[in-house]
Amino acid sequence: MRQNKKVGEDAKAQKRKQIMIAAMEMFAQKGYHTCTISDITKHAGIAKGLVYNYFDSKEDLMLKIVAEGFTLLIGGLDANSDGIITKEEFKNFVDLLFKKVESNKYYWRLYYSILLQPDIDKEKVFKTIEEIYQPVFQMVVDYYQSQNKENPVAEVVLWQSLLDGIVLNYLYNENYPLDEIKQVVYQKFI
Amino acid sequence: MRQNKKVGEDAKAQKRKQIMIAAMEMFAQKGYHTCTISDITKHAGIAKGLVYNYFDSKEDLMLKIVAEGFTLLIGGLDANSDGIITKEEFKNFVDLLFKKVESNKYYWRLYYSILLQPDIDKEKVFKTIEEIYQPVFQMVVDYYQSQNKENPVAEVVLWQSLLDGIVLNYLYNENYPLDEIKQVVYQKFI
Amino acid sequence: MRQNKKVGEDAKAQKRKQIMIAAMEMFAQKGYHTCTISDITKHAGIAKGLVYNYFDSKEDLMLKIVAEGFTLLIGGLDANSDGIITKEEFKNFVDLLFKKVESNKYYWRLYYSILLQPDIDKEKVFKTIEEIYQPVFQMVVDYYQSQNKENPVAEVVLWQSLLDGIVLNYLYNENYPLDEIKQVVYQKFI
Amino acid sequence: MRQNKKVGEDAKAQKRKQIMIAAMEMFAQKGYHTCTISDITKHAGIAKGLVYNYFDSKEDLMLKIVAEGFTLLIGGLDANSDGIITKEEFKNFVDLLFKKVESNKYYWRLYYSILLQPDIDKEKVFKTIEEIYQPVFQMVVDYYQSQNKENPVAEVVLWQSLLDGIVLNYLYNENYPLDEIKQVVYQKFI
DNA sequence: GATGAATGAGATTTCATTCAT
DNA sequence: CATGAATGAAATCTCATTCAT
Repeated sequence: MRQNKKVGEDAKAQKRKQIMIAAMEMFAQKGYHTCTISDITKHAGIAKGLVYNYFDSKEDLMLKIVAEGFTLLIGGLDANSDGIITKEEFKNFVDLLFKKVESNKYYWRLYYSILLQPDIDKEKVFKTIEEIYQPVFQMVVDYYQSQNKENPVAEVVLWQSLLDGIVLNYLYNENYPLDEIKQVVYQKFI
Repeated sequence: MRQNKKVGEDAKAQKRKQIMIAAMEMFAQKGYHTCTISDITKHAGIAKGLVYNYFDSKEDLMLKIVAEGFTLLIGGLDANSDGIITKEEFKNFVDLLFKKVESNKYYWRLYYSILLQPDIDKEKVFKTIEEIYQPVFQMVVDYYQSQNKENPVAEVVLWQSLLDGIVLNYLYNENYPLDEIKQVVYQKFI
Repeated sequence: MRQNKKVGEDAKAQKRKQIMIAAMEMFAQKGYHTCTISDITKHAGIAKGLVYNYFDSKEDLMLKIVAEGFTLLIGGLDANSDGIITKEEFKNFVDLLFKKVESNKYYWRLYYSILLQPDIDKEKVFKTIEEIYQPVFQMVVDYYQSQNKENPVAEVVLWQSLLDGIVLNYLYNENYPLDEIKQVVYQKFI
Repeated sequence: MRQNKKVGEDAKAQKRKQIMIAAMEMFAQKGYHTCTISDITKHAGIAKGLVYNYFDSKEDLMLKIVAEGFTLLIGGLDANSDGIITKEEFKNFVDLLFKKVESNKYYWRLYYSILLQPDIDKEKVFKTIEEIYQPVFQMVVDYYQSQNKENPVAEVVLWQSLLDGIVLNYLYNENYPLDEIKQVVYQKFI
């Protein structure tokens, strides 16, 4: 019995994930408002009503994708540190960040498009993101402090803005020369 | 008669502008898809149908706001130059850019949200934007070349990404320390 | 002064007719409901509001076209008779009828399409048509009676149905062999 | 499972038919353009949106009613023949035709009103009708030929025009003496 | 009389969500 | 759990009609 329940739960989690992936792809492709529940369920190969066995609403589905995806992608980034981050470690961190972007374009398109959508109640998702992001942010601030920068917080905000700008241009511009830009960033800022 | 016709045309242009401003504000506030024609016309104090005397469709209205706004805001930026841009002139140019963003938040929110919307046929609006933007881009490339930078185009792309990132964070984050960031940008990059 | 008034009235009648002709053509071309007041006024080369200086409404305009057109086209048909109609006169009458159809296709298309439109209050227009049609109908009944037909009314109703059917097929079927059919009608029924 | 699917499909076909019948009645009563989707769904006792689960658009719904109705009503008429049609068989054929008209007034009103509507893309429906009608037409031509008529095609065209005229007058004129007319037709033409 | 900008009721269509099976 | 037919609110857009000029 317990076995069965476990199996059932795994299957449920599996289906949930399947829906989220299909939804993420369709949201990123057509935009949140233009993409319909039908689009998603067709893409996932399931019945329309099934989404509502796993999520409260279209909005809930989308917010959970954004929050859980953020947790997944950014959650592990603060890993290593013994307290002091070296230049080498920071470069690896940035490298990893870029890799996460390059291999999850759909997610990041959705992420940014949602952040820029004025409707949509982002309170809850923001809270999750904030919680995940705070330690990462702090880690970079620490690094800048260890480099004896004058105004480490401002520097990190600037740094984050730069990354946002690069990522956005990369995500929405097919010809964006990401590798070249990465080189310039590395030699200029690291 | 000619007088009358002229007056009528002026009034029409006036009304057209009134609709565009109301639409821009509502689009920026509620997002393109969530904002209804009713929202716009109520905000403008006119009847629902009137929009369609001036624009073909909701989408047409939005694209014209984006295109004409871009022309207005970016169109005049290549002004001055006697061929060689000095550091001083470049700083003024960046200053002006920031000012245009700070005093047209609604417009820029709409602008970025549209660029990141995967639905919406952006072909035409892109063509307009490209035409306007190209000389400005070239001007900055020229400046970088005059500074003997190694890879001026990559540098400008990076520079533009940085600005995009800063502007986006400023537009959607109430507490973004724009002035502080501007200072850091000036001392680091100019 | 009287002169002016007269001229003014003539001009008015002229404009009224101009509107009716434009309307008839557009109604016949696009159908009553699909054809807009704008279509009509553009076709007539006048301002949209002007229609309402001459007619109460779109429906009024259409009904007046149908009624006055019927009067014009059918009104004169009972002309000649000295009481007794000869075979020759009857053939001329039918000939004339066909000619009126062939040279006023637009009108007859409108006429039939309106008769078959279940919405539209046809009461008034029917009264006019009835008044005009009655003597013509009677004339044909008289002719049939003079031919010692058994049931002249039924014969005329049948005859009229036949003409309706021929005209309708001719109006809406480009390849309808009207001339051939006319020959068959003449040799079979007259 | 297969059972269920079958049942579901039967139910779907049933509902589709229910919508078509309701629509036919309302179209015939109010006219295609005046009749709204709301009229139809209220009359059918279903929700407004449901029509669009079964038909692409209001126009699609109407065209399918016309085409499928024609197939149903005229499709079976070429039945019997062993090659030679007797006078008796021909009379039965005409009888049947009249019966089909008398017991499907709604359909035929819709049919004629659509044929006379200049807007509406009739291409597809015409193709269907043509395919169904052609063998019936041919059958009558054959009959006329067997009667050694001089110009059988013209005779059939005339005959068809006569029927159209009779049917139309019957459909739109409450006092049309159909039975009397039928008698005259039989004794005159058969 | 003539104009055409403005109105607003109303039509078609979409789609998130529910729920009986 | 899964299905997909059914719902109905709401959005875009049209157009007859009015009226200030």
